[in-house]
Amino acid sequence: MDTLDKCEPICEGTGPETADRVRNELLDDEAASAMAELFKALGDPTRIRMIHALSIQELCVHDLTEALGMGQSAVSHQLRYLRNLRIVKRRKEGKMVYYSLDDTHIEQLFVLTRQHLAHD
Amino acid sequence: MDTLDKCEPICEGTGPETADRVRNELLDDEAASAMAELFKALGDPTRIRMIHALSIQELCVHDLTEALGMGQSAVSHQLRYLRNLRIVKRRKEGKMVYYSLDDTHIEQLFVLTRQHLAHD
DNA sequence: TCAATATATGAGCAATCATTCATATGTTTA
DNA sequence: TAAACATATGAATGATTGCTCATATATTGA
Repeated sequence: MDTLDKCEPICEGTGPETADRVRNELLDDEAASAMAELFKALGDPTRIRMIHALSIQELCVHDLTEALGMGQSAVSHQLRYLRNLRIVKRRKEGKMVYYSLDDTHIEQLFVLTRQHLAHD
Repeated sequence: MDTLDKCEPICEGTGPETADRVRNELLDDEAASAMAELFKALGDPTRIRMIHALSIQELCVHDLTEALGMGQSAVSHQLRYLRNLRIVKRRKEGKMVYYSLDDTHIEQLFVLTRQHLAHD
């Protein structure tokens, strides 16, 4: 009865302080940012194709550029990005650097999402 | 033996035309873009918080702005964005518009990702 | 019909992004 | 050691993005 917001008494089908209640259950900013950071990394067609290629098999930078038909610099930049997020890892062997997916989490997300989009 | 690329004969630990073989198995551009489009929608902390709030319960625009502590215009813009991708749906009731998640797919992605990030 | 409320939307802007270009670093072979 | 190759990286740039501000639309009640 103290601070009477304009919308509040009307919006609440379920109770008088829905917004407050939901706010208490919300993700903290840190968790939200961590999730967004991961999803953002997957939110680019080039990176999706790179990740998918690496889910087929480990590849060196050169083969990635060939397989995806893109410039070597662009590939390296994106690989660094993905590596910083621990989505891919690398293995040096002489001149070459071989990249692969860092764990199976991403692949799970990948498969789940593909399924969802498939039978749409 | 015709076009002899520089790296090709060396890069291939597994065979002479790894890049070609992987390229054939790759996602087509359309599929990659569709996946990226969905992930991009989840690649923002604000939208993550909105989606999470709506996963708790259906909310009107006003309550969303209150719960998330952001401007009404920003909320509406993001809701339109999410609605265009069929991530949220709306239900009008008089003056108010109530938003909720459009299907359970997103929530599955959400839960899976939260678990992955949790035990890191 | 007028005022109040709830939501939507277009324009503008600062920030971020994905690429390219040029060049640097590191490795192998001659 | 020099040349060739594989990868990495900094700077620059055009494109996209998420927000704010102002305003439009829609609904309700006086």
